[in-house]
Amino acid sequence: MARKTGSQGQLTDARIRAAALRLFARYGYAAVSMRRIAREVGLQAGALYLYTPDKQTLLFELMTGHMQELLTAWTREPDVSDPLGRLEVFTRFHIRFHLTRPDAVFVSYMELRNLEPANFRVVEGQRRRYEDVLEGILKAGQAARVMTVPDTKLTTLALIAMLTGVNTWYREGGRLERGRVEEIYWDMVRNSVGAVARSQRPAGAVAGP
Amino acid sequence: MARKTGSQGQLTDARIRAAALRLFARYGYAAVSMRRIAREVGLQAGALYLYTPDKQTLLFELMTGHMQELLTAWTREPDVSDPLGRLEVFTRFHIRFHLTRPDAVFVSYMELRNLEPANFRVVEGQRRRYEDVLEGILKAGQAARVMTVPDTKLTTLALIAMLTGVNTWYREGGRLERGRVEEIYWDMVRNSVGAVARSQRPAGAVAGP
DNA sequence: GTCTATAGAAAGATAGAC
DNA sequence: GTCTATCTTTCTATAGAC
Repeated sequence: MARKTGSQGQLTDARIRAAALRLFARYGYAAVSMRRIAREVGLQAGALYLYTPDKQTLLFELMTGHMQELLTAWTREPDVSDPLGRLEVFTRFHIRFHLTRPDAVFVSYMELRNLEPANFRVVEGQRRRYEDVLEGILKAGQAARVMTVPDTKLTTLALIAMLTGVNTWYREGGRLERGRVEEIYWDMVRNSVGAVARSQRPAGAVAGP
Repeated sequence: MARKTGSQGQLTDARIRAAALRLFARYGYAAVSMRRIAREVGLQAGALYLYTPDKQTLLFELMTGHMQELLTAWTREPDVSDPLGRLEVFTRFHIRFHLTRPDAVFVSYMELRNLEPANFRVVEGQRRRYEDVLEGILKAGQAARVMTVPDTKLTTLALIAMLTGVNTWYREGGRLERGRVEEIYWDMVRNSVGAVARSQRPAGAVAGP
């Protein structure tokens, strides 16, 4: 919530939020002082309070902003009708989105416990809405008999945990390029829901002569 | 590291560690003060320093102790030779172990960034050893042609992320009992590595007449 | 819009009485 | 083995100069 409208102010606001996000991700909300954020931006601690009423609000707005971006970005993805295609779009979208903002992802998950109750409920609601997207896809796939999902809620949470885990190890310029990572994860997701690719014979199946 | 050998002291030591673990899990290491831990146990803050040289060491010992328990517990699991059977043992073991100590799991993952560099390296090494267990199974399965794993390292991390995610939602006495949870996760793991159960026809496969 | 200065609270850790 | 008391540092947040 930028409070100042001067061109300087808007820039400073953005720099404060960027610094806070980076520091919260690296050291944790509770371990980062307002002084440290200010120093990072080249300000005195007092000046921060022109841009946020307090530290808690700063955290809350970073988290809710990230979650809102996630939900909005998903609405802009291509609208594929068949469930398996939609699951692939979701899988690739999730990986792509999360890999491009690791700090926001990290903070939005790790700092949930540092939100005051009212703020927590808001972010929890956004998270739930996102989970519902995937669960909807799984339910549709199950109904259309192109997926085998014994428990859609459990599978939803398991898949999101698996996909988000990419952030713990992927580094730009590492061993695997992003497209290849998407590919491998998509293979695993597809297999997980019991939809085997045409090109891939299950290794455990009895092979014909 | 209990410093006192009196019967009172050993009990107090255990109670301090239990309280610290619980509070660190709930509120985060940086957000929990030594005074709060002491109050939880019914002591004054100063008395804690009879049991730990400082707050950082307390955290480190909780984490490294948990990781050591994990590694030791694995060595006591039945030694199955075929890779698919071993993967099932690992999957069920991982879920069972993690569900019975959610606080230690949470702290050992979330507080990595609050470890001093030297301590971090120790815990990171333990974590790596555990990952190597699973990767070894996947490599063996790949070699024996009973699994299809395009990248064993990536799959290792993806599966561990998926399985550990059970702690974010599972609650004792909830909708699903633990055995059923193990079952569903094992289905997903088996499918993920391209080993389809005999009883389960892949939904995407072309069905015969 | 940013600064200096500071109020007021709380932190980690230690000293010494009991 | 635990307590009280305290040192020293650091924190969030505010007041008021410029």
